[in-house]
Amino acid sequence: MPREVIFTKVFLISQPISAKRKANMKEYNFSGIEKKWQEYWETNKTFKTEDDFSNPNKYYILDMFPYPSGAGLHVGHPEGYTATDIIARYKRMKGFNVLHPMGWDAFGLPAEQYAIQTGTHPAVTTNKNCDTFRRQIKELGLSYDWDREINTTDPGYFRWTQWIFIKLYSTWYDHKSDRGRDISELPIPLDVLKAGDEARRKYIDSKRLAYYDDAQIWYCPSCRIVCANEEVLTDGSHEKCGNRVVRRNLKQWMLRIPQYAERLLTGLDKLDWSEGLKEMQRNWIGRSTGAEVDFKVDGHKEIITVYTTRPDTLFGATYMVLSPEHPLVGTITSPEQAKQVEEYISAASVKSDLDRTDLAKDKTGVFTGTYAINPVTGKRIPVWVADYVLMGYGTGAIMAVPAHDERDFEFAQKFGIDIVCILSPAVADPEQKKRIIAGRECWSGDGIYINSSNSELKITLDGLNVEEGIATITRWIESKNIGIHRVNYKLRDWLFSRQRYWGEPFPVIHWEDGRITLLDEKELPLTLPELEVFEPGDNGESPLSNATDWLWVTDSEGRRGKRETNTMPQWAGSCWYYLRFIDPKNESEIFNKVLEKYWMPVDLYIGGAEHAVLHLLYARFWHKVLFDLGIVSTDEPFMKLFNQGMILAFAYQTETGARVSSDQITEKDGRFYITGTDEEVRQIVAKMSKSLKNVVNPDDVVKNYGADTLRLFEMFLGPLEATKPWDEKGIRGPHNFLARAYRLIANRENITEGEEDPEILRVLHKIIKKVTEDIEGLRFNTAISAMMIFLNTALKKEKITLNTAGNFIKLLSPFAPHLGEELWQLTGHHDTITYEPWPVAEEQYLNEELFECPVSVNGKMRFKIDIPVNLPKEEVIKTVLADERAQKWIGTATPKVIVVPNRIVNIVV
RNA sequence: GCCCGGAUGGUGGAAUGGUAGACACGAAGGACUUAAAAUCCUUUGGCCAUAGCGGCUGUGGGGGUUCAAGUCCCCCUCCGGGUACCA
Repeated sequence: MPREVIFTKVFLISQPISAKRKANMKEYNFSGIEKKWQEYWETNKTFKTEDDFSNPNKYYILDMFPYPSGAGLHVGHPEGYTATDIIARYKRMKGFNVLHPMGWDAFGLPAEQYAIQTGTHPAVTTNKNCDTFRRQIKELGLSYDWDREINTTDPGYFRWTQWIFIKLYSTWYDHKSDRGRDISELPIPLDVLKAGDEARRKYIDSKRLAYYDDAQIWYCPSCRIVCANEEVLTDGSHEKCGNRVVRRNLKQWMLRIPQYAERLLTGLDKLDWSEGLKEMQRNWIGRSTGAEVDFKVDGHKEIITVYTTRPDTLFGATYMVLSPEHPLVGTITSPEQAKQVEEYISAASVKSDLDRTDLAKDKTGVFTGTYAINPVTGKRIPVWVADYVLMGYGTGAIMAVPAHDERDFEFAQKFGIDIVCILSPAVADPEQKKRIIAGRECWSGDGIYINSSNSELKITLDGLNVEEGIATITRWIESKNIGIHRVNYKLRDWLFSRQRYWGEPFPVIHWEDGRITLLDEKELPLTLPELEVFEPGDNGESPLSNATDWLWVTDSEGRRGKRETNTMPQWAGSCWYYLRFIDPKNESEIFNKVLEKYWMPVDLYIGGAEHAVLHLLYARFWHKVLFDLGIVSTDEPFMKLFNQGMILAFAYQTETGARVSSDQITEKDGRFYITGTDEEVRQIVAKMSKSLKNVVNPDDVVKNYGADTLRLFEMFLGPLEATKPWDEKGIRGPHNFLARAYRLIANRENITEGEEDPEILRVLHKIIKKVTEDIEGLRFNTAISAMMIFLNTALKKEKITLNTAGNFIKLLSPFAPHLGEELWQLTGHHDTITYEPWPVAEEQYLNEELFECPVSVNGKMRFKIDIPVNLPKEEVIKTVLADERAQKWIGTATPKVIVVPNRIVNIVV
């Protein structure tokens, strides 16, 4: 069919023209266009991903799936989603087989709290919210394959979450081969075997990656739920609700993530993540090297083992500290001091409930009345109990070296304990040096040891520096059998249960004889029972304890058992969802192995920085376990990860601090007032939140400007990684750009046949190159500005060829897909633009003959001169110096001329 | 305190050590219009000069390296994120 005919046809079915518009001028009717193409995509399943192994170029691009809150999407969501969508569409046009799925992280507290208040089942709320989210996301024109949608609350999904839990339970970490292995392969030491079945079971349980045990945990009385350490903020409040948490001892499920600490740490090296993000994970894992050293206790047979990163300062250890929870405290405390110590311990346990940070500033402690022996000096040193030493790290006991540790220094000063300097500091200031050596100032840096030898024990560090000192003393300690080189991690066991209804039930039965069994894989999923009341029990018991029919089980021998009433934390479902997208409907296995091998790893993962540590660390941990068990084929799940910046919004506060929503604000001369009053309010930029009344809903933006504009605007706002304020003032820019693009291309009199204008060709190929590179580098803001430059040029010329238009439409379509499709159709195509080949920049159009060369004198740009590209340096110098404008600055001097080819010329006078 | 980012016009931002302010918003002026909206054109870092050409200054502050610094180095201030007695 000749092109002319198609053209006419297409133009006939176009939108009606507003009477007010110029007679035949077609204008940008975004809402009609967007509705039309969303329907087209849905009907034609345009973005359905085939598991097409014949295409070896696969691209798995993933968003952090959202928790579908009742508030719906806010404008922060589309930022990351648009970014991934642009890449997904771009990669499709580049011929990649693209996997780009979406789903719902739908277990969580808000739906359950709503259930407590209203009696509405959380599943009902959740489904409703998912529907809203799905509608909103579809209205943004995001190219997800909706056939792969998953929901963590779906039994068809969480049966596999439970399945992974069973795997964790039946895995131990073999440090010899540095991998997780099936528990059946765990070697049992002879003495354990001899001690009988009970001991054997205990031993095995002590090695499982998932275990059930008494744990000192944080409990939030307001939510009636336990919290993982990382869910408690530094001011002692619960991250979710802001209320204060308290310490409790409760039996809980824990995961031994520290077993994987080393691999989680070294695995970071090969990932294409930002250094900052990797650093955060490294800090969280918190690896340190040092030594464990044994101290004899005077008059007792017990030994106190301490962990120190500075064994080299052993000569300066003048006291010791046990944490209040240390098991030896009771044993070694002298009768005279017993009462005081007891009081201190009980005070310390309450103190942690009050305020950890404020009170932490002032060090407290109490003497046990007992002395330990410093193994190198032989001196008796007092043993104290103080809460600045934590039971959860190292051995819960330290040797204190006040001269060379700030905390110990502070403590020793307060309680009048000896401060012995054993290191002549590497400082220039002689006064400071004097103070340090006299023990009046603390020094934790490098230096040369003094007072650090004991000839009887054949040990001396004197004259060495810190690095040598640590190596020497560690060797000595090991040779004397009083200590050992040791690596420690801050990373703790992961508290993995919550006293909640709306989470994955544990496939666990607690039998009346105290034993624990897990369900068989075949019995999964273990679904939640129907409940009338969702209130948790008073003692922090899960609402599931009320579901008596569900709760009690009896085995074939008549033994009674009770199901686990805790549920898994929200992290569980999000720890592995990226794997289920690969094969979301598989009922017989977690996913097909061949498919997993094809699609994994995730090539690009984009999400908010708030998940920099927890989600990403937890998911990597599970993934490594699954890898060790041969379930997945890669050691790391996410090859490249990118954190989008947060979108902030203006918020308004009255003098008294009350929040006023932005629709009640009037701006006058740069000041802000509550509309209709004189009351001035303060404008602040803050994270969008309900309490600040500054949440912007994308629905309004879509209605007023269209989804394509919203997409473009969010990408044009600034670099993806930057934190940026949402200010709708700027939205006209991208909107006008799209309207102008439409006006140029949709009005056929602007589209010509034949030769293209050379300037347009030059700009076109320049931006093909620029847009391509910028998409690859996630620099969408500059890609958009390049397209704007092209359009400005084209509009000046008023005409472009069909071929040029086609190339431009292709470049535009990942950013503004609805308009892309519409223009593609209007220029005579029948099929979706989704799989059209991406344009290629042709070198011949990129090279220009003349270069407008800036000439600077003494580093200051003075004038520009046209110089042929690649002109030899001598010629350039000659040309430039011949220019009278150069002469003006040079005068009679003989200038030095620096030529940077095709860049700049600098004349130095 | 420590670790990691960041600071560029009225605003969002751009700039492989090589023309600072691309692109856009906003503002001002003009065209079209009975008028407004929309659209189009012009100007737009500051200061000085101006018929026109032009000059000085300028990327949080202070030093330095370089022919040349927003960019590299040192010191400081402020803002954001992470972390918090981890021995």
